[in-house]
Amino acid sequence: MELTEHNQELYKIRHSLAHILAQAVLEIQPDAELGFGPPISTGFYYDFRLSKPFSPEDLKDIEKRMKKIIKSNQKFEQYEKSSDQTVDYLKNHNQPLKAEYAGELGEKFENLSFYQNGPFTDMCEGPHVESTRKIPKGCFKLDSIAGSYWRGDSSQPMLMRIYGLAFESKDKLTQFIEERRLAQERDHRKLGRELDLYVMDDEVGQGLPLWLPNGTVLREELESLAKDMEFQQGYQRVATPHITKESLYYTSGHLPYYKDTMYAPIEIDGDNYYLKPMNCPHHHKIFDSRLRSYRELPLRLAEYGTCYRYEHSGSLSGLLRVRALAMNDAHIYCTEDQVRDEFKAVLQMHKDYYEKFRINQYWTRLSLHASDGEKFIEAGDRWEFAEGIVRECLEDLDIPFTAERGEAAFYGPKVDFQIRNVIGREETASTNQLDFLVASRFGLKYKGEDGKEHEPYIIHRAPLGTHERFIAFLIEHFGGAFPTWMAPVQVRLIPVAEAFVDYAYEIQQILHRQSFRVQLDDSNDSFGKKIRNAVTSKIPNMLILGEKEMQSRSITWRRYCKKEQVSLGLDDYIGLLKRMRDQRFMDNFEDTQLPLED
RNA sequence: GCCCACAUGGCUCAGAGGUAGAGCACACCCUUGGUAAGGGUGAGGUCAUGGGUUCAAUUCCCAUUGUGGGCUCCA
Repeated sequence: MELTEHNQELYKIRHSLAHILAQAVLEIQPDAELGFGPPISTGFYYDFRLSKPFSPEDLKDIEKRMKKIIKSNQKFEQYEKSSDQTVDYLKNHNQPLKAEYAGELGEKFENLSFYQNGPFTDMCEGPHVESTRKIPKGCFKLDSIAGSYWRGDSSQPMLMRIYGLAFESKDKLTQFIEERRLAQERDHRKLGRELDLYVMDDEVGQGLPLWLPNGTVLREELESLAKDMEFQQGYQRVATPHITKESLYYTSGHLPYYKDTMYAPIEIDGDNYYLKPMNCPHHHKIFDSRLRSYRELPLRLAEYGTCYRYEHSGSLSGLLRVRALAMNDAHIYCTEDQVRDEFKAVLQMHKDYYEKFRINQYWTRLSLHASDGEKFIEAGDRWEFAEGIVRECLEDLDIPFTAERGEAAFYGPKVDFQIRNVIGREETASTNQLDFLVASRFGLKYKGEDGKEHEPYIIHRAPLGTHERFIAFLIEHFGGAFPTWMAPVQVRLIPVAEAFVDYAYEIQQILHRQSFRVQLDDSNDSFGKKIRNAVTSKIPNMLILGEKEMQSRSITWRRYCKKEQVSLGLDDYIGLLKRMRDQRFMDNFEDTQLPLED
C-alpha cells in the first residue's frame, strides 16, 4: 500500500493493528517466529512460523485478545538499535526470520528502528498511531488464514499468514464487507452454475471445463464478434492441430522454458508429440509454407486456438485459470514500415472492445528489455527501435502505461493489458508482443521490393485473451445479464393463460425461423412464477401475451434491466429485435439507446 | 507445487459413533392465473474414494481425489 498524506492515518491504523495481531499471537504461542506484517489495501496481515498451525476458530480468540490490547491503551514508542545489536537481539529472542532481514538492512543502515507497545516490540520503520486508543472501535476484523512463502520465494519455508480487514471506522468496515458479499453474488462460478453455463467434472480432470449449451452460446457469440472485427481489419482465419512434434518447440525455443507447464508428451512412432501450449509456432509454419512477397504483407493470421497448459493445481480457479483454453490469437507478419500502424491498430482494437463492453478501467504495462540481462537476445539498437514504436503507439492512443525495464519477452517488448470490472475483479486480459527476433529462429523471410529477402516483424496479439477468462470476467461484469446478441436465451414468451399458448407458439415459430434463441413457457406454473423464473434466469427480453396482445397482434415487452414495459406491434418488435441483435446493441445497460428506427 | 480449511440428493444447507433430513429444482395430478414463488402427491442419497480404529463409522484417524482462501508460477 502506497503511503500518501490522504491515507496516512489509515495506514498507521492498519500497520499498528498488524503489530497488535502479532502481539496477540505471541500471547497464545510464545515461540512463534515473526515474518513480515505490513498494511495492505484492505487492512493488514502478519506472517508467522508456528510450531502448531492455526485453525480458523483460533481467529476469534486472537481477535478477542487484540481488542483487549487496544483497550489497554498502550503507547507506540520508537527507538533505535545499531544494526549489529539488532541482529544479535533478534537471534537471542527467537526471531531468526527478522534477524535474517535485519542482517540485510544492516548492510545499508547503521541503525535500525523499533517500535514498542506494551510488552511487544518489533523491528519496524513505522509510522504508527500514538497509542492503541487511536484505533477506532470496531474498525477491524480478522478475515482469513493463508499460507505464504517466506519472502515470497517458493524455495523458502511456508509461513502462516493471518489477514485482517481494517478501515477508518466500523461503518466503513461494514460497508466493505457488504460490497464484498455483493461481489461474491456475481462470482462467475456461482452464476456459471445458476445459469447453466459450464461444469467441471472430476473424471474429466482439473481445469478442464465442460461448456454447457448456454455457455457455448457465449463462446460462439464472442467468437463471432471477434471474427467480424478481425475480418473487417483484414485478418484471415486459419486452423491448426492440437498436437505437434516436439522439435517444433525446440525451434521456437519454448520447450526448455516451459516444459514443466506443458502436458507430458505422447510417444508414438518414435516421436514425442506435445499438446500445443500456444499457437504461434503453427502460425509461423503457415507463413513459411511458401515463398512470401512483400505484396502479401501485412499478413494477419487469426485463430481461436485451443491450447493446453499444465498449470499448477493450486492456481486453478474457475474459468479464470484453466488447463484447456481457447485463445483469441493472431499473428501479424509485416515489414518494418508497416509495424507502427499495425501495432497501433492492435491497441485500437483493444480500446474498441473495452468500449463496447464498457470496461472503463484499464491500463497497460510496457515491458522493456534490460541491456545487462542475459535473458534477452542481443540485437543492438533494434531493441530501442522496437520499444520506441510500442511506446509511441501507446502515447498516440492515450493509453495509460507504466514502463518496466527487464520485463520484456526474450524476443521483443510487450504490452500487457490489465482490466478491472464493475465489481473490482482485476485481470490481465491480454499480452501483446512486438517480436523482431523469432522470425530468424524459424527462418521466416519475404521477398522485398528490392528483390532481396527480409525478415518480417511479427506482432503477437490476443485482445480478448482466452474465452475462459474473458467470459468469466464478463459474467461478473454483467452480473450474468447479457445483451440480447449474446444471451443464451434471447426471448422468453409468457402467455397470460392457456388460451394464449397458440398465439405464443406462433410467435415462437416466427422468431425461431429468424434464428432467435426463443423459449415458450407453457409450464403449469402460475403467471407470477413464470415472470419470476424469467427474471431469475436473467433473460433480456420477456414477451407477455394475453387477450389484449392477441387481439391486436402485438406483444408486451418487458426487459430484464428495466421494470417498465411497452406494447408494440409484432412486426415492429421483431424488426427492433433484429436490429438489436445484428448491430450487437448492449441493451443490458439501462442507458443504451435502442435502435428504434432503421 | 506449497499452507490451511472443506466435501451429506441436481442446487443451497441441517444433522448425529447405532445404517439420514429441510427448502429449492425435478415428475405426476389439480389450478388458467396480467407482472418476482397457487395447491397436492411422489421420486431421488453406498453421506467424494480407499484404508484403519471400533461390537458398530457417513460421523474418529490416515491416505487419495476434488473444491475454496492464500503463496509461488503464468509463453
